[in-house]
Amino acid sequence: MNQELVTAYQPADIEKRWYAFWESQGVFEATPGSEKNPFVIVLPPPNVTGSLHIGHAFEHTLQDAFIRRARMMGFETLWLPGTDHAGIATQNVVERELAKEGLTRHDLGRDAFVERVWEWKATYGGRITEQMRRLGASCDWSRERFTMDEGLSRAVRTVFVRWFDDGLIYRGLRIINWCPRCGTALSDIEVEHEDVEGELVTFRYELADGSGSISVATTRVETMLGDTGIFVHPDDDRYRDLVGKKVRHPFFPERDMPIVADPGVDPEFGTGAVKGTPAHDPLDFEMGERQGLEKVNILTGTAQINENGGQFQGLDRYAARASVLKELQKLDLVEAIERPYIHAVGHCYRCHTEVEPWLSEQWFVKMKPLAEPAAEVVREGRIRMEPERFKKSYLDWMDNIRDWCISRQIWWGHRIPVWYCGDCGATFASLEDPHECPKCSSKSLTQDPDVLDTWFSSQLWPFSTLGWPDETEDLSYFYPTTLMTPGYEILYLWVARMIASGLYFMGDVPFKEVYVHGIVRDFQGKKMSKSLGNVIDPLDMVEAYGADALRFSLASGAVPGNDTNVSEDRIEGARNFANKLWNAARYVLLTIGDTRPSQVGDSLGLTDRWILSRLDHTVIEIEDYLGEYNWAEALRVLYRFVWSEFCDWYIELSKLSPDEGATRAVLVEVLDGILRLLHPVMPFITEELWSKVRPDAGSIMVAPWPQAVGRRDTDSESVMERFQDLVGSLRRLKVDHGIPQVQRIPVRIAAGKWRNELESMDSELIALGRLEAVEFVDEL
RNA sequence: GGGGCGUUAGCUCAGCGGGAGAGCGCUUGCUCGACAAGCAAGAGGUCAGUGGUUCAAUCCCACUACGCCCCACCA
Repeated sequence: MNQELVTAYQPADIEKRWYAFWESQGVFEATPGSEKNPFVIVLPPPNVTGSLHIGHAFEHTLQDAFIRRARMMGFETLWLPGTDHAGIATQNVVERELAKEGLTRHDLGRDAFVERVWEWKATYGGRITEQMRRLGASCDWSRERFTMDEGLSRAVRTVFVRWFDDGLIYRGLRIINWCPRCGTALSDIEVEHEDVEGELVTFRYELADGSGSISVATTRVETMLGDTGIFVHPDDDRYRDLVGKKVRHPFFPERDMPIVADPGVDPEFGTGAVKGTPAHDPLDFEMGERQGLEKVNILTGTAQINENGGQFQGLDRYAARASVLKELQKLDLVEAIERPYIHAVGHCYRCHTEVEPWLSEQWFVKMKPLAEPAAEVVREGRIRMEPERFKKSYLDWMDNIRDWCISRQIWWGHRIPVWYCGDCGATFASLEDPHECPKCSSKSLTQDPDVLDTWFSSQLWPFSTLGWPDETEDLSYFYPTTLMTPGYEILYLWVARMIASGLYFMGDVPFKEVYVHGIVRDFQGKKMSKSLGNVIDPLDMVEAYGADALRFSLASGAVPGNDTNVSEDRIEGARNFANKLWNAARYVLLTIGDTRPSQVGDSLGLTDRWILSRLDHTVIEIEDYLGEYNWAEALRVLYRFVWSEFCDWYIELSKLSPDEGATRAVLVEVLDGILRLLHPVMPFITEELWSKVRPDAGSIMVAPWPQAVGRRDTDSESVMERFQDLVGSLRRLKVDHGIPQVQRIPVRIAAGKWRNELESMDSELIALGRLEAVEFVDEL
């Protein structure tokens, strides 16, 4: 640690050294039951497949900053890290790997495939947490968790069985969102709607009795293969006489296709008559149920026309779309084609394939009874949500919630703990793998083949990671956690469900405050993506500018609820700031001799009182901004204080009296305060400098967070303001009069170098109305 | 179809009832004893438009225009 101070700050070695030191000292580790108050953040677990991208870096910087500040404020601090098994995403990754070997998961079989995923996890799963260390994340790695850990899996099962037994989990035949590429159902919020150019085809069905026809419109004309009726609105006079009649299907003349009236139809849209496809459209399903329509499924799991599609069997959905249209045209049934027709189509959030509404048997969680209390705690403020506006969208969503489809037809994940008895037909959920049917004692049991939605386990994260369902010391001390800092894109997918399940199983909220942040965009405000080539890799930035610089620039963009843009320029600016601090500290250390912080006496000069007052002011302002989670403003204040006040003025003025005790004491006192205020965001450089400023004080990580200590001094502030104003005027005058420009004019004035000249400029000073202030120069 | 956000200096963004700001970029001048990753001096804005509230509006309200986002089973 006794490395020579060099001119430019060199972060690389320092960062590595201090992180290793912190880990070795165990300063990240929390102790339950301590007398301090707990301050807890559970890390939103990144996908185990992930590598650290700039969004993670941003979120982790914020969390680390909150954690580090809390630690300095004297809280028992826990930042609990971990990763998510990310069902579909991880399975996709490993399947892609298999594909390179010319294999599919079916070639391996279920057990071998799952084994293979575990191997993958063992090899690559630690990458992202390794990268977090480079950023300086002060996580308690001794408590690191994975959503498929033994303990967390037990939590998942416990929850499933409880909800199953409480009637909150049920199985049903429903229209769900099916991803034909992933071969699995998706929940509604895993579907991303996007406008696409399609076509709106209007065609007609001839009435069976030959008395006319009825026209319908659709964007997916191939689904007419599954049509089993026509819906019209009961009050629609146009069709009143047709209700009860039948139409003839052009490809399946034997099919029974009644025209029925249902209030679900919007008479304003299209022709006001809807082709009824109960197996491939949610609304049609619902109306079909009411009207007793037959359900004809025409698609395979890979979105090809199945045996119900007659002559079209074997075509994929898009080929079938064209082919059916062509055949209808041949039959002269097509009345209009609107093309392009822009409409929203759902896409898989994992692979971006168009999702198909598909009829299948799935497991669901009944959300209404869970959502109501979860809405209540936010509505009444037991969970504070910042910025406030997210509260509204959260509540709207919760008030209109629909059931959650939790079964996935993949292999990687928590297997659904439900068994079917081959003898008595019983269906039951079980905590332990059963040996026999609890009803008839039959041994002929089959487990449900599906696994649970990955979010089913992540919703339990705030308590499953602390040991639940066991009553651990961690759980009772650290739950509820303190702060959750999600991006707004994950509010429904994750935050809402954590609140619901936390209330249900823990009887308390999972966290007390939610600070919603935006997403990171590039310097032009565009979303970062590989295809745009605008991705900034945080590790490259750490390499080039240091972790502190990256952290500072990210945190400076953290305006609550707003998206934040990063650019290399900004990071470079932050690096320059680190360097500025480094050099200022270098000057201070060279100047102060043996003087150390906390030696400020009573006999202080104007400038001493001024900078101490400004420091106090800065502390107060920062505290105010952080109270509203506003790191951006807090850091702006600090940046200004360090650069424009401490460096530009106080250090320069200190050169008048570098040998005075008061000067030395104040220099190091202010530096000490700056280091502590900056530590949450720039942990490395501050620790390094701290070790020089206070070699005997231990790590800055546990140094006390600065408090305002009543040094506000408005007199000195107003005098200095006028003085700064005066010096500015003098400098301008010198430029205007062609007098050679000088820097640090206060120093020279005091040194007498410019005194005569300045005095000869009285007339100009009078003209400027600044003359009175010259006295302050003399004072110095 | 609902809901939300934004429009401030060339660029990216803070600010938000009485002074229009920062970083980067630009111009000019500086090897002075912490720092050229620096210092100093500058140029550059009818704070999107219109109307209203107010003694006072970039800031509050309404409408308009243009962007963006979220939610949504209009076939």
